[in-house]
Amino acid sequence: MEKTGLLQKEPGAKEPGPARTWRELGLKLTPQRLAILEYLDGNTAHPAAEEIFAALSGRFPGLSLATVYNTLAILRDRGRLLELTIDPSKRRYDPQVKPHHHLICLSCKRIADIEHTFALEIPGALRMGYEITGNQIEFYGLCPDCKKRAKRTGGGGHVHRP
Amino acid sequence: MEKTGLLQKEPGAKEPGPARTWRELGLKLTPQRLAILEYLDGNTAHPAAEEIFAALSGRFPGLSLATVYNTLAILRDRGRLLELTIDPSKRRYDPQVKPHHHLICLSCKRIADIEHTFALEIPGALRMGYEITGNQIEFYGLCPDCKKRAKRTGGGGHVHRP
DNA sequence: ATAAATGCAAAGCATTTGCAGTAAA
DNA sequence: TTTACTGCAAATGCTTTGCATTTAT
Repeated sequence: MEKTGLLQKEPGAKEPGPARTWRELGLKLTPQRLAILEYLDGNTAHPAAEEIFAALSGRFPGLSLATVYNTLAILRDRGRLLELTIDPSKRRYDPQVKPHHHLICLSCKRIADIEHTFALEIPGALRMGYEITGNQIEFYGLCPDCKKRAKRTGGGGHVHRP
Repeated sequence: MEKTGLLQKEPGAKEPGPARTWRELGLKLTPQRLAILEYLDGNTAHPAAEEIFAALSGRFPGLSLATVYNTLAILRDRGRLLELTIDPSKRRYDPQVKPHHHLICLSCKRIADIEHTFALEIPGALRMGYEITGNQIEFYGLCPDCKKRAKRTGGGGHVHRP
């Protein structure tokens, strides 16, 4: 089932499906790439390259991490995948490319999507002559699980994030 | 001159100034650390470790990058410095720890601060039981300089960011 | 047949760590 | 004097690159 459009045709492609689209770009749709596309499509876990690799290397013995990175870079460059920089130590990928926001649990680092549009207008005096084209909000908080755990253990670690 | 409080006492410290504060924590205020504090205080350029190192290594021949990282980690852990993950390839630091937002030029990557509070309420249906404690907004756009340049060269590169 | 993609290994960076010497306190 | 900090170099971890071989088209 189709969830984020990753397996559908690209905006400019003449025919539907990923195979034709890739072919028209002079790119080849290999089994590895198709597996990555399928793994990512509709995935809301915001996986990093390593996790994608781990999830697929069972089915593809000898799959290379370089191939995963290669495919992710192509998808990202074509705007079919968002590269999240939320995690300072590794890049995470999000197949949901429609503008949306993130809700990050300060304790377990889980990232949830918020599909909602907020009307944000920067006061002119603060806009400094910039032309604003978009925004991306990170909400911080505690997920239900960690809220429960915090109550049980009474308190917890300090985190310096909004 | 004092700008972001980095040279002032910590919330819990009994005496003013950075020296006493560090001493009370069992930490030593070395010339290197003081130089880093002074460089960062009021700095709105969101520098990375390497840039701080480059700026100070003239005055401190033999200054170590490890010392810069060490000091940044201490300040970050004590909540006196924000570690920005906006740039996927290196961490940037912001001495402004009061909640604020960022305005990023998609072309030159310059980061400006937006000191303004936006009232953001996530619709209950989308809140998924999370307890929200804060938010951080990244605005994307073009700075005045790049806007001018784009007009001159007619168009420019594509960037897949909001 | 022809390009492009693959896997592997090596290289590249940013960041961290280990440690003997140095300097705040 | 004591203990933390320093610089250096080595190590780590994520990501990228080079290249000979394989594979989609």
